[in-house]
Amino acid sequence: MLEISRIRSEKDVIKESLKKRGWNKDKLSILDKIIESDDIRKSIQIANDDLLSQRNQLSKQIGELFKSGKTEEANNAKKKVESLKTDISKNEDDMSSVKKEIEDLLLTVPNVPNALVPEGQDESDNLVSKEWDQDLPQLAEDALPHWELGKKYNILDFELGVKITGAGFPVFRNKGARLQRALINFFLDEAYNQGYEEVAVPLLVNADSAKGTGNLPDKEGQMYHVTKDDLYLIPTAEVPVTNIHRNDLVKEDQLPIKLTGYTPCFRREAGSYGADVKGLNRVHQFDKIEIVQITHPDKSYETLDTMVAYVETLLSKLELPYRILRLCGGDLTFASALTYDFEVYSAAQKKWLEVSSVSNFETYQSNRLKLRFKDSQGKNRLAHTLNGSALALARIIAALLENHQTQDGIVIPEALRKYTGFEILN
RNA sequence: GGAAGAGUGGCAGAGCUGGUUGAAUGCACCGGUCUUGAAAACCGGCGUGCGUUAACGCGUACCGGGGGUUCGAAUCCCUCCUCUUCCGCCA
Repeated sequence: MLEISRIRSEKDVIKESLKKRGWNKDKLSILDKIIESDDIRKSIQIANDDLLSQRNQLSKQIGELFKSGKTEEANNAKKKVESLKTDISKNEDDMSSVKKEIEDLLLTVPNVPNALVPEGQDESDNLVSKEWDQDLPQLAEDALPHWELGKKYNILDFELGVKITGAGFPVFRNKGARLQRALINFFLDEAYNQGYEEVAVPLLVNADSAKGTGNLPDKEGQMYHVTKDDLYLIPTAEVPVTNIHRNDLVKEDQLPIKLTGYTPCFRREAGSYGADVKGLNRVHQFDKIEIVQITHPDKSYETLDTMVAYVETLLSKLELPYRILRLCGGDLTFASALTYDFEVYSAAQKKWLEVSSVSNFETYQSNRLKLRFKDSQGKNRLAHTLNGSALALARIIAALLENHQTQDGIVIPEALRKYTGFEILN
């Protein structure tokens, strides 16, 4: 969430930027309300700290009076404190309710879009920041979509997933399963070679972690919730990986922190049934390799560019046509200040599929996470957090199958062959 | 799952028969003296949030989390979490 100090000092700029998210005057007044409530909070604290100070002093005196045997004076002082206490407890009640109010308001305010974020309502207004400048693959007349290919080569079984679990839980088998494992290893090795520390993290997280990355309360309905133990299945590795450093105060020279992790991701995708759910296009469980960076505030945009460039290299090595979108204000996720989406062209469906999303959250997450660093002046400051998919598997597999299909089978891209152990999938 | 013990500052480790204890001491770290340089030695500094102040500073809260008792709690009580050991179960 946003820092109140920032709302105070940059209110007008923030308001102007939030208009890109479609915030009107009405909604923008939340910012004024936050400052008002925070003013109230401060005045209560000033009054209450004073009362507490009096209480502490009197208590100290009472101890001394008892020691020197002045019982009567001590008892008088006790009565005085007694009356202070009713005021104190009233203040504390007021304080916690106003704090709660501020917190609730802050949670409704999304991150401030970066200057590069285009205006716009929805995905149709996203800006293509890098177009695919070569010809798109032309497939033969009888080319098949990936779900047909999956059947043909016995590598992908949706019905079986339905039997075992339900819709949206596909089963990969034979060379399909090996292709999946190959991709995981390929992506992890690539990230490792870029200096990311590999982590293997829990797939269930507690509510504190989900709050830290902003998945609670905003996206509660999108996560599977294990109510018996009050844990959530992760929708992305971002949640456990970023939370590694929740409540951390790191030294400046430890930055940037670069982490990568492979996990399955679980998403309920509530309310998204429609044309796009066919095959692997939208599933409840898929594998993803995530890259996360924690950086100095001055470096985060530079870092964002390197992460975007890195994801490009992966797609090039997989020989997939892709384009990069800069998300508009209306399509930008809640916590992000700037996001680039990657889409690969799935030739048989003649459709662009989102396979990666790379974002800079600036201090929006770190403020909730209390993830700080000590700067060279010895001051504690919030770090910036970034993350990106590198990459999301199910759709990558869809694109690989469709784009690389030939009469003889699916040709595995050169870079992947040492991982699959086969050059052609048939 | 059952029983017992424990959770204190970056780490180690006192305090825990309630009252100058935000917290001894050691290590680590930073600054200084000394030294040709380094080490050692010595001197000084060394937690976080909030509030207040132009600033020095001051106030307040925090000794696993939450709640309670008390004039006053790291110290007593309740509850939850975690760790260790023993038993049970098990990949």
